[in-house]
Order: sequence, then structure tokens, then C-alpha cells
Amino acid sequence: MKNIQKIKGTQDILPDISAKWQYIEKTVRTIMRRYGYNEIRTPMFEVTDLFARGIGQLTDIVSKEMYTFLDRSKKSITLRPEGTAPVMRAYLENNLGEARPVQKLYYISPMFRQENPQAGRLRQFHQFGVECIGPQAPEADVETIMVGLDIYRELGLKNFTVKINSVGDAESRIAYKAQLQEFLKPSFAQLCPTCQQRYETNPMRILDCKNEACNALIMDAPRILDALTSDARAHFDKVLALLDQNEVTYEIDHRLVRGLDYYTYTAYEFIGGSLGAQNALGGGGRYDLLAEEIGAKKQTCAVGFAAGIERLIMAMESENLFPELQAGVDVFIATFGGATQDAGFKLAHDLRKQNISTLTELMGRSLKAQMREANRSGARFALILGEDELRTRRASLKNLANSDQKEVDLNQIAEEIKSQLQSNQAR
RNA sequence: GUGGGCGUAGCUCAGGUGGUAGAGCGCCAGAUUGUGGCUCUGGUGGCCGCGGGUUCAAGUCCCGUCGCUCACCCCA
Repeated sequence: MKNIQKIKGTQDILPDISAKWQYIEKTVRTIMRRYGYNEIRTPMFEVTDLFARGIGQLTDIVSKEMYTFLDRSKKSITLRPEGTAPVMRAYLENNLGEARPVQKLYYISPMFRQENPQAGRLRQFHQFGVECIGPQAPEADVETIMVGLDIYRELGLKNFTVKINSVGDAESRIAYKAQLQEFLKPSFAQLCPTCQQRYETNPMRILDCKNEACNALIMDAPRILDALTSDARAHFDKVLALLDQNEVTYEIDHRLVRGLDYYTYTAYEFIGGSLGAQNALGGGGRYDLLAEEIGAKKQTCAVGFAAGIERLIMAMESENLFPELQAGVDVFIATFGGATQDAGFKLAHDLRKQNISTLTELMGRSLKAQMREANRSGARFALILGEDELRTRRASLKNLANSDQKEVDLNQIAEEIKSQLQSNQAR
């Protein structure tokens, strides 16, 4: 009989690691609040069509990476591979735009893509992200970038860069695609097979191909920034000006096009410097056309980003940024079985009612073993409760950090622990 | 989907040219009749991923298979 194990590309987040997750999540929520973003939680699965139409049929995500299945009523369901389309769906479905012209939303949630796992790539992974829906103003683009930066800064991350580009509006892109095809036409035969396909379907994707031959060809390709309409160009210039004015350092990356079809105007990425092959910490941009792709009657402007939590953890570990996160209980009650065990159990109940975190012995071990357990658990105090103590109504309270031990009246234990915790912040 | 590396104790890993297994850490216990961390002593713990083949004999060689991992594509 084979042991059951986790599905490829998934992870068990065990207690020592989950403390890191909580640390990051707490920071994310703090910064989101600082910028006035509110949390939205959408379902983990959606009708397949949402992603097929929203993200684009010929993106890698839709064409080969989605977890799609038929439910019992033969409806096609997909585990969400990314967060933006569901948020936009929820925005439209709930008429959030009618309630307020600007909706600033954030999420922290799992995503699912059926790819081969490797460092920094999982089948279930987690992202936090923001969507600023409504404004067309460049300020909104810049604000989302600053949210991401502030989160990384707050966590102490140093080794990363911001890359930015504009993929223009529909008109700019039609013009640019034609320029690019024109440019590549003579050397079509030298392109890699996938890029030969892209040449027709989505020539801009050739720009971020990593194949040597394609790379060489693209070096001198025309730049999309030179093909932008005056509106698109003005928007991009304003974004850059705002970044400059607000102390954001960035690099313009002419080959940054991003993998999802819905981007317009601004596209940007947070690139980690210590991550290995999968080095994108997060990415985002403006997507003014997504709403209509999934059925909105009128154009809905929006900009946002998504960032990987697993990759952030990797980056933070390589920069050694996690503080001591061990949170031991306040007190471990050691007993000797029988009446002392019952008394200890009841005492724990009383202490917990007073918000003192308490551990009791559950294995019936020796005092020595219980003391070892108390130490291992990180408890601040050990309380020793034996027959004598029960009789005299006084128990021994030992401070495990400095080994100070004193007799305390059973009715005074909570007060004693509280005052000691307060006075010396015990360890 | 493709390619490389790796599967030996709870964890990290040793195990020239084949002779049925070891270390460190952890865990348990003792030194200390009711007191942790340090030290010392002892102990627990392994169908050597699985299946087949070669051989008197396989952790070791061969084949297959599964799993993990890194990488390609692409992305978080």
C-alpha cells in the first residue's frame, strides 16, 4: 500500500514556516491600510470562461496551465490561476463602480497553475495583489507601484529592482505590431519555432523570448515607446515623472511586455535579485480593456499588480530578514498525576480565562520530562504543582529564563505572572 | 511536454573495486527520590523509494517504474 503524499507542486506550511507567512501577511495588511485599500475575497474557483476570455486564449496560462474540470452538472470550472480577472468579475457583478467611482481592493490568496514545479514555481502558490479600479489617472498606476515598494521596504528587502514599460493602447499596439513584423520579416527563418508562431498571433511576445537567436535579432528592433499614440506617450511620461518626484528608482525595460493579454499602457515588474531562474517577485500594470473582455458594457479603467508570497519568502530568507518569530506560551503547568493533574488542568482553565497562555502535560511524563518540554516549548514560566503544593495552596513558579523560583499562593498566580511579564518583559 | 541531478534512521548526510548498514543532530532514559537549558553515559530508531534481473551473495551492478529536485518554455 502506497503512502498518500501531497500533490506535486503543493506544500505543507508547517508551524515554523507559517509564522513567517503571518509576519508577511500582517505587513501586507498594514501597508494596504496605509494606502486605503480594502480586502476582497473571491471564490477560489470560477467559470472557465472568465479566464479564457479575460486572460486571453493564447496565453500560456489559458492554453496549457489551468486546472479545469467538469463539475457534476457538466459545467466547466477552473481553479483561479490569477487574481485580477476574478476581482474584476466581482466588481462588475456587484456593481461596485456604481457605489463608488474609485474602488481600491486588495487580496491575499492561493492561485493554481498546472506547470512543472521548480524553485519559486508551484502548482498552488500564493499572491497578494491590489486592483485600483475606476481611475484612468497616471497617479493610480504610480500608487500601485508604491504600494508594492512600501511592502518590500517595510519587510527590509533590498535586493530588487522595478522595471517599467508601456504597452500602449489598442491603436499603439496595432501600429507597433506592424512595425515589428516588418522588422522581423527578413529574418523570420531564424526565429525559434514558438516565435515563428508568435509572429502571426502575438509578435510582441517575441520581445521577451530568451532564445539566443531571437535575442540577437531583437536587439535592434523598433521600440514600442516610439510607436505610442500621443495619449499613451503622455500617460507614460506622467507616470515616469511621478515616479521621479516620489523617489522611486526604476529601469525602463523596452522588452517588458508581460504574459497576459489584458494589459494596456503601463506594465511593470518587481524583479528579485537573489531568486534563481524565476526571479519575478511581482508584476502588474494597467488593464483598461479587461472589463469589456468579460462582458462589461462600457470601458472600465483599472491598474494593479500581483506578487508572489513564496518568492518573497525566498528573497527574504536569502537576505536574512525574518526576525525571531518564536512565540512561546506564558506558562507550562507541571503536575504529578492524579489529583495534581486535575488541579493543574483546572488552573490552566482559570489562567487562560485571564488571557495567560498556558500549556499542561498531556503525556503523563516525569517532572524532569515536563520541565524539558516546558523549555522546548518556549514557555516563560514553569509552574510546579504537586501534592504538597495542593495542601499548602502554594505552588512553585519558576522563571525559565533566569531560573528564579518562588512560592506563590495559588490565587495569586495570574497576578504574579502578569506582573513579572510586564516588569522584565521576561527574556 | 523535455533535459540534468537525487532517493539510506524524524532531520542532514557517510557508506573505494558487490559480503544483508553508520555518523551528527533530534527523541527517550540515567547521572540529579519532585526541577529545563550545559556536560557525560546509555538507549530507541532503517522492507537502504518500489518492482524485476545478474550473482553463492546487491544499499552497492543492469533494466524498468514512481517520487523529489533543478533547469528549459513561461510566469508569481
